[in-house]
Amino acid sequence: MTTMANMEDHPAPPGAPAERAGPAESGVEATRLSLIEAGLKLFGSKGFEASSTREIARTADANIASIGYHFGGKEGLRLACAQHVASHIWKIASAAAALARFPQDDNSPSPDQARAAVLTFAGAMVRGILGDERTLPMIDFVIREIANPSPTLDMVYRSVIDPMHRRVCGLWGLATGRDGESEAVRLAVFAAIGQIMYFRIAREIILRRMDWSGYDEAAIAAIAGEVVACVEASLDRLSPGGRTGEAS
Amino acid sequence: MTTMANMEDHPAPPGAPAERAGPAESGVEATRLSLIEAGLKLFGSKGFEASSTREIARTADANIASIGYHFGGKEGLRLACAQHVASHIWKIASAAAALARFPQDDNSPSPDQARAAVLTFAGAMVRGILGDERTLPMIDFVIREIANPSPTLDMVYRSVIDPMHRRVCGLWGLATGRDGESEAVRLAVFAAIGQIMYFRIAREIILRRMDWSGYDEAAIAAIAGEVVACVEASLDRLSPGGRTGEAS
DNA sequence: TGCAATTAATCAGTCGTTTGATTAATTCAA
DNA sequence: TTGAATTAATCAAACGACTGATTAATTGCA
Repeated sequence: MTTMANMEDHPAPPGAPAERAGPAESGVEATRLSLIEAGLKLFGSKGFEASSTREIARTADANIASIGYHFGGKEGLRLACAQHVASHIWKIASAAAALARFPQDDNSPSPDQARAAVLTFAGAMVRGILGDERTLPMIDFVIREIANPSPTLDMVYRSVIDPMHRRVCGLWGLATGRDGESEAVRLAVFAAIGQIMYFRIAREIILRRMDWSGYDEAAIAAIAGEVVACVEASLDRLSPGGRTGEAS
Repeated sequence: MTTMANMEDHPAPPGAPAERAGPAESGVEATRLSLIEAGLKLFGSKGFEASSTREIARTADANIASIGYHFGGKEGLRLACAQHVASHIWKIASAAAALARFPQDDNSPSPDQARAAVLTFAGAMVRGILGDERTLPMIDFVIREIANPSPTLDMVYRSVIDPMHRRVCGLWGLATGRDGESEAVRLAVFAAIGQIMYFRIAREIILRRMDWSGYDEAAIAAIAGEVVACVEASLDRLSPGGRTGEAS
């Protein structure tokens, strides 16, 4: 948890009541959560500008004015959605990290251990981004935010993207015997992530060309195999005893 | 040219005058082209819904009503932008293909020739998508359209994406000795394209993490090196006996 | 003159936001 | 335990601003 960014230092949106430290399931917060989920769904599928506050309120089964009351406005709801996604994705990533047997902060794993962890994590990422129906609205939301630089993106970057990327880079470095913060490693990690994300972004096109009706288990297995193989090749290339020559 | 989709069979947008076969620089078409370029720029940078017709007209230095007159409306301008992009990207891709010494339709190149063509093409794609300032609005426009399935996307897919993907797959198949339309090859090509596209989509994040101020020549060279190495590894993996080039 | 192109002005509709009223829940002196 | 006072939350309704689209009048070239 040492690399996790502090998520408490983001100011509450104007007009929002003080954060309740007590139970959040009290039913009073139901409207708040419902609006966030509706915003997440609509912002992710149609985009921020294309989603009207009326449709959000209708989807959340709430009154239009509740958006202004709880979040100060549409932009405040956007930020609240980002915060919701940030905390949630971090949990998912932590679970994936645990599944991949990420090294603890204290003991350094062997290169083989690190390599196995990277490969397992890559497969988990594919399934988490493409397969898990519950996280899809969040992934789509983040993808939209990535394309539109905004204060919301800053928050997601600092609280999720940057610490996760650093962590994977560290592991990547251990697996290849290189400095995890070297340019080559940072770039290789982005290239791998890009492969996975694009399968989500260009979903409609890929399904069409692959003649798939959706990302079922077989499709995800095929994609995961492709990605993992590519990661493996990238690890080999950066390792001192790799089989192919260095790139120019 | 046998694989090139016919770009003439797309219906003209309602209200648009018949396509001029003669000179398009005649000054009469200046407004039309100016509107398309303004739409391309705004749709690509802010999104379709976030771009108002008034801002488009102002950017194009034209009257608001000219959008309706020339394209039938905002949606018509969107389609016209897509057509403009389709024809333009096809030219660029053809140039890149020529640069990569794409095989002609009649003679089958050797696996080594095909391999070299794929690698050269990959590098050209990186530079065309990330480096060329003139094509950036078009790339951004296509990326936005890809995220929002629409009739416009259908046109771009059929006229550009599908034929180009098939062509690369064919070459990829020749380089690896596999069927270019096999699932493995089609998937590998999408994975490679995804790497490149993500470097554009997540530009702001990548620049931040890489500590770059922009995609200058050094950055693009680094990205191209990463992508080409990944493509090389993918080709090796799909080839029956590894990299040794035996003729089949 | 004839017609394609452009212009200013206006249309009905939707946008995000705000209002004042109303209900539900909580507080606190008596 | 009462009952009035306060607060939190929701509601229908409306606000001004802006949306895309359309009109009728005007321009300018052939």
